[in-house]
Order: sequence, then structure tokens, then C-alpha cells
Amino acid sequence: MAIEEKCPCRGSFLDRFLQPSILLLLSREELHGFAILKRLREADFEGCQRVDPTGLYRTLRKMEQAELLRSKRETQRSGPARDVYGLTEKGNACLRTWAGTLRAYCDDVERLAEAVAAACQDSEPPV
Amino acid sequence: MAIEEKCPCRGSFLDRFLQPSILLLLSREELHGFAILKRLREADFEGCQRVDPTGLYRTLRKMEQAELLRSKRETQRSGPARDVYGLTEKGNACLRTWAGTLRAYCDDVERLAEAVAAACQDSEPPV
DNA sequence: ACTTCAATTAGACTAAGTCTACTAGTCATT
DNA sequence: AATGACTAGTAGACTTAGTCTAATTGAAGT
Repeated sequence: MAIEEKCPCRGSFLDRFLQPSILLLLSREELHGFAILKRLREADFEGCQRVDPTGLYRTLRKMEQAELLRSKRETQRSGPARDVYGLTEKGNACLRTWAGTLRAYCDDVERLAEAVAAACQDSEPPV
Repeated sequence: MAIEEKCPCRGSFLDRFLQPSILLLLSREELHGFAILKRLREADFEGCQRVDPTGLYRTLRKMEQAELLRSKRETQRSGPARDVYGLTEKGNACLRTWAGTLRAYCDDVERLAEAVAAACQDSEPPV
């Protein structure tokens, strides 16, 4: 009867916010991939705390292809070279679109959450 | 500069709520696949309005395999046979877990939405 | 020499959903 | 009798997003 760890109801498949999170971080300052990774892991936004490096770097490259980001390779005095990313104008427009999308999405999920909560109260209250 | 139709910021990839929606519907009454399809299309919850039949039926079978649903084949006096689905006890437990998950998720998205909105106001207000 | 950290990449995989197309029965028209 | 519309469900290839394991390179610390 117990619900498994990987059942979708645990919410493990509900994270689709890597892109807006990246755009948000880069709207404040330019950052390279690894810095974005660390920022996301410390973020108060839980959705990206367990971000996977492979996924992040792949997403950055994809966003650059989509012209949301531009990068420049930066060779440091010490340590390996790294790609510093910044927002393009299109990236900024994308972030503004996200603002509305997230607002609408949030309201929508809110309605579903309330309906589910109501259904649960009606039936079996959790003791 | 314009954002494409299929850019993630439009929100087209933000629908991960087919399973809780199905559980919610079935917590009220038993239904067969096609009825679930129609209910979802009329639902006030936007996330599932454009649900695809293939995806729905596949999800139903998967949920049955995961023992969240049970089905019985029902031959009607008129029309093709159909599979009527109902919640199992595990399905009920899953729905209760969803209640908490959706609540937490909603709060999380809310925070991100506000941060993005704030970032957009700081930079370029949309004219 | 050994380890640790910084920075990034490769490749195979999984979850969810989309798109096009198809089958098969029933019903009302034409 | 044939057509089209509706009900009910299925097949298969594809896309998006993200995970997991593993590897590489270089510099710094012990």
C-alpha cells in the first residue's frame, strides 16, 4: 500500500524550471556554467537544487543555440578556461514571457492542489 | 528578437499533471478512458485540456501496472467494450501524497514566479 | 605521489507527452 | 446500401527535459 520513492506523486518529475532559473540568474550578472551550478544548488528555489551538471551544461548550449544566451570563453590566470554566459536581448524577452507563464501556471496548479486537497478531506482524513 | 511559439517560456512543456488529474477524477467515480478524456478536456484545470488520447490510454495502463488503478472490461448493450477504471487503495494513498506535493510545488513555483517578476520590473518594464 | 576541487563533456537511459495514423463497432442520414 | 460521425481504444516514431555513471583536464594543497 505504501507509495514508492519514485512514484510521480512524490514530485520527482515536476521540475521544468532550469531554463527560467538560468535566465533569472543571468539577468543579474554574467556567470560561467560552474558558478550557475553552485548558485542553483544554494538557491531557495527547491526545483533546481539537485541540478545535474550534464543537464545544466547541455541546457546552456541549447539555450545559446536558441540565441537566448551568448558565451565568451575566458582563460583565467589560474584554473581551466571557462565559458561565461550572459543574456541576449532575446533571452531577456524570454524571461519576461516566463514571468507571465509562471504566474498563470502557478494559479492553475493552485486550483488543482485545492481540488485534490478537497477530495482527500472528503474521503479518508490522514488519521 | 520575438520569442518562438515553441519556446519553453510559453509554458508548453509545463504539464506534468495527467496522473493527479486522473486520480482526482476517479476518486469521485469510476470512469472509462474515453470518459476521462472528455472530462479532462472540459476541466477548469488548463494543464490537461489538450490531453492526447494515446498519452492518456498509455498512462492509464501504466498506472494500472503500478497498482494505482484497477480496471474491468465492460461490454455494453450498444457500442464497443470499454475499460472502466477505479482507484485502488494505493491509488488513494497516491492521491493523498499528491495533495502535499502539489501544495509544496505551488509554493515553490510561486517563489520563482515572484523572483522572475521582480527581475523583469528592475530591468525593462514592458512599455 | 595523492587527493581534492574547478570546470566541462560523453553517452546511455527514463518519464512524460505529442503527432499521425489506424481499427472496429454503432448510429443516423442520404 | 453507402457515407460520415461518434465512441473507444491502439501503434509507433518522435521530442523535451532531466538523470546516472563515468571520464578528462588543470591547478592547488598535503
